[in-house]
Amino acid sequence: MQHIVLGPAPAASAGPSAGSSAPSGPAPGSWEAVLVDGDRIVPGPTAGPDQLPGLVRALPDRLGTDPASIRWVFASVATGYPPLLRAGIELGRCWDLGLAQRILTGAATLEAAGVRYSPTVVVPVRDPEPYGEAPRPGPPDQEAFFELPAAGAGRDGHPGAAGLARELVTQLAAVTGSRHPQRLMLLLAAESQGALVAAEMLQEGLPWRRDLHEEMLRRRLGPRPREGERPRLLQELAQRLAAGLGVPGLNPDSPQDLLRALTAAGVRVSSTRAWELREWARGGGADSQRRTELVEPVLEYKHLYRLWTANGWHWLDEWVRDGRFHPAYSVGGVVTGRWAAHGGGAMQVPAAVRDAVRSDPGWLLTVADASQVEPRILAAMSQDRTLAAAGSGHDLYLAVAEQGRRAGSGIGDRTRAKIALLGAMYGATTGDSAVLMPHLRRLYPEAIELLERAARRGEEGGQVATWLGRTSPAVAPDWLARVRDVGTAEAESRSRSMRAAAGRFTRNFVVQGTAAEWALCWMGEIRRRLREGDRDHPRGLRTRLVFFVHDEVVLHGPAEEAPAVGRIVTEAAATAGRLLFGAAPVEFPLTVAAVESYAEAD
DNA sequence: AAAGAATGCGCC
DNA sequence: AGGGCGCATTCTTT
Repeated sequence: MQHIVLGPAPAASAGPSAGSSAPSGPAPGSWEAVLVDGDRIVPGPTAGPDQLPGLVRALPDRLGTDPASIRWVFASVATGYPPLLRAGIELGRCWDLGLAQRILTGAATLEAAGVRYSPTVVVPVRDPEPYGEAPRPGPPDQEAFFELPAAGAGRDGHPGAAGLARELVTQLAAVTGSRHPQRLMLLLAAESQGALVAAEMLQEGLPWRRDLHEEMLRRRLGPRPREGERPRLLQELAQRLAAGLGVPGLNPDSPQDLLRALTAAGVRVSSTRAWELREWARGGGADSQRRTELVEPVLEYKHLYRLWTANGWHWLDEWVRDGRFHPAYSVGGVVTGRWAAHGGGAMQVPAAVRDAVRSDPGWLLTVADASQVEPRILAAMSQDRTLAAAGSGHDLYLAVAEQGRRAGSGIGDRTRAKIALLGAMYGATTGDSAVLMPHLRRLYPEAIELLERAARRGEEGGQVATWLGRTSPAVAPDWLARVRDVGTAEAESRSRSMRAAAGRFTRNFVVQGTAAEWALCWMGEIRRRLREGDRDHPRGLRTRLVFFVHDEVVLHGPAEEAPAVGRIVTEAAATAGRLLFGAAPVEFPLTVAAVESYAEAD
């Protein structure tokens, strides 16, 4: 494996009199490629601020290296890769020093991880620039990171590519010396590949038909209103609502006003939340009919209001460019390792607008959804054979219900099985799922023990780690002191609730975080296989990943590739399972659909 | 007037 | 009734 670090070239001259002497060496904002082979760090060629694509194109030949054996190293892939993509260059493998540093720094705080790491250079994680933003030329990271004083600054006070290369060596050594080097290596590699995927998705975009979206808005809300006015159908609904509740001029957008009006009309709720209104209507016994009629328009209003404000005309204006929605993903942006997305609410695209997502003519969307990832992850992590057996088929919850019936427990049907398992993973303490916990514990002792051990750690103020080694954050410095303060009844109850919340968090962290790792590996494998191709596509496929939501991917490509894509995503899911858990008997089945409209999937 | 908190809903 | 988010709007504080 050949590592090539792409970073800022050291400035030609430094010091307070910079510019007064004749320049020698690369211009400010230039790139340098530094080669890392084991511990050897070899300075390489440089290129001007806008010349990175040329440099990357020329390097493999110049070094006599097979491009496939190169791992390209960036301070931040999110900011370094887009210029290459715009120039039509796709990289095979990479390493993101900032993302790796964040994980290693966290891991080093957890004794059990055995990670000895102190960074030589501070490399902050950078979020991607929103799509279409005019990029600044040159290495975007030049001023963003700085060498730690102990390591001795470079000539211009910044470490440059050579400093980044030393940091890479430090990171790799930290992995090698850790307790689970293979897992940690897999995590950092997968996180970095994730950054490649995210940058490519940002560039590519999800195909979005503005005309269909607008048609749907018109159908449900009426024509686009003037600025500051409600759409017609929403306005009519608001008036009907006001009349029904007997409060002329009621503004249903104001939770306070709405709650007052509801209360006056005899709706006994403590907030205007939709689930509470539904519950109130359902709890009416013989009166449920009347209650439903009272509450229904409110729920309808809320739904349409949400559609209007979150995914209406403004959203289209803001986020859909040239027939594409370009979500800017933040890799590992959630503490658990899940991706976040900034702009346009990419992770919350509601079902109501998905019909606007259409493949280009002659192309298809492949939508692949992994079924019940988290309980399967739990089965694999805990090596709970019974739960793994439940996961051998497509519908884990149904199998759990069958196992529950055979054992004579209270988990007799699919709905209750699902509630019970989700409740166990989230740490529910009341309601249906809490009642079912003892049954679950009897059925799956290893799985439940893993969750409760994680919860106990959190309750003590400790940290936990995912399967591959991402660590939960340490508690706030004053956390323990506050938890120990039980002087008054109020303080004691606060203490108890803080401990419980910390426990719920760590309990969920191990499962949600490991599921995120599985998803990273899944996408990395999909990408690798798309590039590698198959018998029918020996030079790779044109299909690309265009969208991702935690356990679901969308790909877009020529219709004739769709069968191959279906095989690729399915095989990649199995491979991801093996990468994480070896031969553990846990399967990761998918629902795969090749469709013209995103709404046709599921 | 601006900033921040709270409310509520969308997704997994 | 319980984990993780982003975002728009309303409400409160500065």
